[in-house]
Amino acid sequence: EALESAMHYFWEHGYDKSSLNDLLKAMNIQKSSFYQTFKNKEHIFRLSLELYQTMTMKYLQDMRKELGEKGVLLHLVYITMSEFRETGKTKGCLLMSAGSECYVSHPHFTELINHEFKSFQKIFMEFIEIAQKKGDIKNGKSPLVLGSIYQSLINGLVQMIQVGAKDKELEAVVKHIEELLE
Amino acid sequence: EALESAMHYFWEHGYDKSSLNDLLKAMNIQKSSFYQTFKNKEHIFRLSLELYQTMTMKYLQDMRKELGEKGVLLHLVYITMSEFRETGKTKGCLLMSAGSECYVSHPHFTELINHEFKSFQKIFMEFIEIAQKKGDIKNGKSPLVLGSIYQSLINGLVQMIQVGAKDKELEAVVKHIEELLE
DNA sequence: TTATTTTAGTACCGATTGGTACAAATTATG
DNA sequence: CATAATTTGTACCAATCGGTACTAAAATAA
Repeated sequence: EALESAMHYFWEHGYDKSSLNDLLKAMNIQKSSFYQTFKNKEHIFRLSLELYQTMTMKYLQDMRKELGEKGVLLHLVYITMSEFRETGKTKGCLLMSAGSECYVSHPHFTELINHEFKSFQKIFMEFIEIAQKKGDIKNGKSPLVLGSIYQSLINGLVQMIQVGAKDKELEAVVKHIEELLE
Repeated sequence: EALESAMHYFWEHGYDKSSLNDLLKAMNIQKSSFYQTFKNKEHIFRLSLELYQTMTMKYLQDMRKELGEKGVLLHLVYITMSEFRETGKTKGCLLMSAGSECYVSHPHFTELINHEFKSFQKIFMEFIEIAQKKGDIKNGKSPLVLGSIYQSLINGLVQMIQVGAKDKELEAVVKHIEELLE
């Protein structure tokens, strides 16, 4: 699917920096087909955001079966770190970077972004609540509180990578997340 | 100073989204003067990043006299929250947003950004170390560890605001930072 | 094998990008 | 006052932006 390629391109380059021609190359289609199928750039970005959400949600549920709820939360941190160690970079979360990019210059996207953010927040809270009941997470703070702190930390971690933090500093954050979910 | 206006414009809109004409309006000068005085857009962005650092460093030292080391760290969180509550937005840290924006598409900025990031990290660590010795911070983790967690949390907080998190969720993060520095 | 729908591939559009050139008007300096 | 330095205000430049129009080719359906 061409949409999937577009999503990955947006994920790496953001909205404004993905020029139409670059997108077309990545999607491997022609301009005419693009405008006929996807209407315009704004629309395919919306579709990409939606695809990102459904894809990630499915990914989280799949991982959940393998690793359990708490395992998934830690897994997201670990894949960020291994991505960093292998490539020196992280794409982070498409939703978060889209949010940062759009909330000043493209306010018409904020509604969709807010909505999807809530979905992520919700699933994190659910995972935390279940993990607490299972006893995997002993920390007694409410799922909303724990989830907010968790999101803050993992997104902060990504941003630290992007400004050039070193392994030592990142590892401190990772350890803190592990302790938070103990 | 026109440079100061430029810095504030970059701070709000980022590098790529600050078109030259918008910049000129904000700086209230003409194109000819601009290119004569500031060479080009890339150069004035570098100057803006440097000005941001020296300005912020001075601000941190000034606040330190009023609030103490720990007080400054908390103050940064509080002004973010009050900016959010008053305007619904946060500009966050110019350095961090510049880092996120540039580390894929403008790699020639990363060196400067990395360098300035280290300065911020260093001053946070110093503040933490002193506050620990004073007894204002009881948490015995090393300044590097505490500083990294702190930065992760506060930058994550900014990003949460930008994707539409609510006061309740943000307050959870704030409280966590307060406890971290207890 | 027709007929129909997709797709490929150009060529073009107006608007905007960062950047240059240069004359006219101001300001500062001697 | 006169000269030098700076700023202003346009007019441009090539390149790129997102988007449209339209024909030729290729795949699909009947």
